[in-house]
Amino acid sequence: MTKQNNSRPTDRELTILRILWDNGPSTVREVNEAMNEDQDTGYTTTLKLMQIMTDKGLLRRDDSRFKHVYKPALTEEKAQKQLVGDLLEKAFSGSAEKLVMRALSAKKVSAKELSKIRKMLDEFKG
Amino acid sequence: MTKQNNSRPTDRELTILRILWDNGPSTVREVNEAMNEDQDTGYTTTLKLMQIMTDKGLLRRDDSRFKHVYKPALTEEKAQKQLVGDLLEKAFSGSAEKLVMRALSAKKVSAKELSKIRKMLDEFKG
DNA sequence: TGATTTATACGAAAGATTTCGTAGATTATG
DNA sequence: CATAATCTACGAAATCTTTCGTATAAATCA
Repeated sequence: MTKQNNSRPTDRELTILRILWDNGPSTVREVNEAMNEDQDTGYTTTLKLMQIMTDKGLLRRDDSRFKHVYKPALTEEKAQKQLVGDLLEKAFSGSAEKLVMRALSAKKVSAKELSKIRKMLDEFKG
Repeated sequence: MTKQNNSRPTDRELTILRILWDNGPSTVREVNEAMNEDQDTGYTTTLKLMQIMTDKGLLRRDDSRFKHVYKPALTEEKAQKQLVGDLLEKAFSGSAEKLVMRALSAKKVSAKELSKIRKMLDEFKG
């Protein structure tokens, strides 16, 4: 059964989504190998996670072949928007301004990136 | 014993930190009442959470009186920076630009706020 | 084909988070 | 002072997340 789940993806789930967004539809083995570049993870651990994510509705699975192929059920954009929105409420009391400020100080941002952000702001008039 | 903890505050922990940042040092009862405005929570649940947070080093406790008074062990700024940095890595592969973009689209941002953000960007030259 | 390798399914342990009940101490009240 | 109200301490249940071992099915290879 496919359960509905409104809560934020967990860290491990996000790792898997990240891999699938970056690499496109993948098998468990492919995802597992990508996972292992960061953190050793047993094959069946990855498998189980992906099965649970499918059950939660976070992934879609093509099981028409022996090696099932998984892909994200939501776009990167939608997930990011949800995650940022969530953080905005829970940690910033809704102040986007403060969040942007912290984002810029959390990481060294290049001048090039800064100007891109400025350009983006200009397009945000509407 | 006071354990060291490097991981992100959980959602409930963040709720409590938020209350303490907003209201200043508070007793368990005060925090619990503030929590109940959002979500019903038993008094001892809040107490336990705050005891655990103290143990983790997230809160400081003044127990010189019968009613202990708690306050955050970290500043709002530091916690926000950590949370945003974490999200930046895990969900945005380090792209602050994208994060800012999503933040702006996750929430309706007023023109006034947009100009504040612009001003902030200008001060970020150095 | 028979052995080996590679899949999936699934139960369950291990860990972490969240919740709550109960016991016992301290304070407030009649 | 005695009773009631309020507080902290603490164990443990409930739930969620993460990990892994084992069983079994399908594919590959010698």
